[in-house]
Amino acid sequence: MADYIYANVIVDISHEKVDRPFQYRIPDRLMGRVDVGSPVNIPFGRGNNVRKGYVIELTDEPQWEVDKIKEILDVAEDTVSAEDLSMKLAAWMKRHYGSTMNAALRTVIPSGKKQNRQVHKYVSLRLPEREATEYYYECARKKQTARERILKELLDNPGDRIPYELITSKLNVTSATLKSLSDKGIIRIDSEEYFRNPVAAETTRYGQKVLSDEQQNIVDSVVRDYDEGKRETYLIHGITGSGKTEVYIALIDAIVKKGRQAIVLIPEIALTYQTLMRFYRHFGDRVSVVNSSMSPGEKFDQMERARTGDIDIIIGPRSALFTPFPNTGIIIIDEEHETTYKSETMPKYHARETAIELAKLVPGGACVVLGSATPSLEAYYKARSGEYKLFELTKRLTGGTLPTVEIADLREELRKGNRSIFSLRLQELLDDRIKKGEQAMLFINRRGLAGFVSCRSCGHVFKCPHCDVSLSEHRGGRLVCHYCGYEEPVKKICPKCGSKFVSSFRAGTQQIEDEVKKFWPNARVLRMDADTTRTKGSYEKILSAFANKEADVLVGTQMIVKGHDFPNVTLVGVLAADMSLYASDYRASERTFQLLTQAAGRAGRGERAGNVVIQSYQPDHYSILTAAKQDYEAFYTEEIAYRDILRYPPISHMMSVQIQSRDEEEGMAFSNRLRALMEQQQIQNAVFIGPALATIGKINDIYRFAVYVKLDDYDGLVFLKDALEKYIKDLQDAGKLKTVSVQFDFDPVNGY
DNA sequence: AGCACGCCGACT
DNA sequence: GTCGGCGTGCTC
Repeated sequence: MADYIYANVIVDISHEKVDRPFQYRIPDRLMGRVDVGSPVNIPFGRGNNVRKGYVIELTDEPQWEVDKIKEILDVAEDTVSAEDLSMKLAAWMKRHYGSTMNAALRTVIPSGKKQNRQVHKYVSLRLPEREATEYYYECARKKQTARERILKELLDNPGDRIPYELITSKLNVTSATLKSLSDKGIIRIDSEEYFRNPVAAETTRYGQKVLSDEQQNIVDSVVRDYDEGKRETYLIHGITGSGKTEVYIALIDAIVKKGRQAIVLIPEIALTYQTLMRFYRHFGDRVSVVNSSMSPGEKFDQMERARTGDIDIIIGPRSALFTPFPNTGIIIIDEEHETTYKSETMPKYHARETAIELAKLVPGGACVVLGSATPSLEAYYKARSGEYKLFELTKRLTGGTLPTVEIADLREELRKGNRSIFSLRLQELLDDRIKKGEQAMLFINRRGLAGFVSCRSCGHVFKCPHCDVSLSEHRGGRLVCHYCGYEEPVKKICPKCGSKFVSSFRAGTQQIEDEVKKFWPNARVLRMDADTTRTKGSYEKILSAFANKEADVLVGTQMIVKGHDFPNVTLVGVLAADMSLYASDYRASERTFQLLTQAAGRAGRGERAGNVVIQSYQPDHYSILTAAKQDYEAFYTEEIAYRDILRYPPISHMMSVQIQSRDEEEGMAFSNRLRALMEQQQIQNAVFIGPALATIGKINDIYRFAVYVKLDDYDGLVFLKDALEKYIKDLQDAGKLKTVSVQFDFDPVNGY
């Protein structure tokens, strides 16, 4: 740390008026001991009262009349408050991922106005069980599916009260239905206050499920480590249906009983009603959920409940990591491999690494538990090397037989003269299932280049004039850009060569839906993709409709394969497995393997055995072969060897410097300057790539460039980042950098 | 937020 | 003449 003269300090974050930096001088005796994120004691106000503040920036430039700048009294090292923790974490994120302290603070400190605390409502059964059961059958007979769903849920959990929002969101029931049921005296809707009285609170705690030997072993080991004062990171590699959630619950139970709190991270999309209900049933109103559809005020409310000790467990997406618990004891990251754990905005942090850092910072330390059926290369590599402790769950507890997986070679199909998007084998199986009244899922891997429109004569591809991505064809004869929403009508004639052979690449979900209807006119098809799930709640609606057997075939993109159980599905078709292999980044194989494994795992969850057909143009690719065999180990061995040869993470580290500019030439010139500056730093073994136009070279008329640096030593990359940041900051201070902006992405997981 | 400053009415 | 009410504005 360089010896700066001044420190910008925020005094108190709770009040708007003082929620801005104040500048203080760093006295000689504290030189080098004051860092970004440090808590410091400062004289403040007319009376020079001693207050605690946090350093958010170090500088040599006075931004105030020099003789009015006071001195920092000392560094408040001994204090440990929740706020200290957030500041330290923010400072770590700033340093580790490259962002401004402001941006880091904004991610770490839950913001939002405290709103008039809305009462939490709960739904419970009013009628005796026998009468309710009768009514349930009546609803089922009358095809009143919404009522049927509620009644089933209430009957399945006798004596339980279910949070109102859980019913409306995850069970997809409107408030009108609930109102009507309540008016009829069938259910009771209570507000939180009612249940605040201690009598009712008794009803929630439920007995613990008996764990299998494998599960119990994990719980015992982790709790033993904890009791011995060891705080470790664990990876649970468990196939789908092996009961990871029960392990999480048992672990949380043990840690919470020791007076500490638990954070559970889930990829939003996999947060099913069933999973949530398991947590509610076990922990009652000591658990709370945050999700992206909540308003900032609602989220803030949950953060307050955590701060005040109202709850012990929070479940939510990566931002739930910043829940201000007084003393977090365990952090669980489910589906650890999911890319949503990596932030796409500054600071581009990864929840896994940040969780581990947080666990270190928490007073007394916390343990971190990662879980996945297809662990990320990062996590498995560290588990293998002993940095994490590895546990395997190998047995399916939910019953169900593993599906039969077949690969259909699309090149071979073409040779046989089959020009349809379904291979002969898939056609045969689909036909069978539709006749038998069993359900099928058709999954199209849309990452990459599906849906674009081109001229088959000259090869011209229709692109967005603002974003440099290909336009996709939508029903209604329009070409749409998925980045900026630009639209234009479909052209019948190629603007380049005048040919009439303009057509879309027939592999979108809509085409599949049309194709299924052409083959089986009577089949009921549901489609799920970015278009059909645009409105709030439509995602849940489609899934529950399919679960209720309102359709025979579900067609969709990756979103249909994440963590949902459909016991009646006995066939899964992956239409173009290799689509994501064409994506131009080093994680393409990993992503393909994960998607295929998940997709295959959807078949045969019930009593009947299932079939999976994976269609591919590259049936020999190891991602596809190992996914078909559901052999993670084999995939890992191949993939890690590839990463090793090319020095990609997790073997090495990579930093992507992302440059954006309105002016193409200026952007390129600046990118070149940044590369030159990094090379001047003389870091041994650093490998530089680029600058080059990014994968998406232009979005909204802003040109995007990237320079990549590969280096074994992460700190070396941070050093380079710091050098660039300093250079950029100096230019900005001099007012010389107005049209170019730079971001950093360490060990990127999302393409740029 | 917290605190000083200040301008006004009530009080020994 | 002085004490204390709270309204206003500033804090590096």
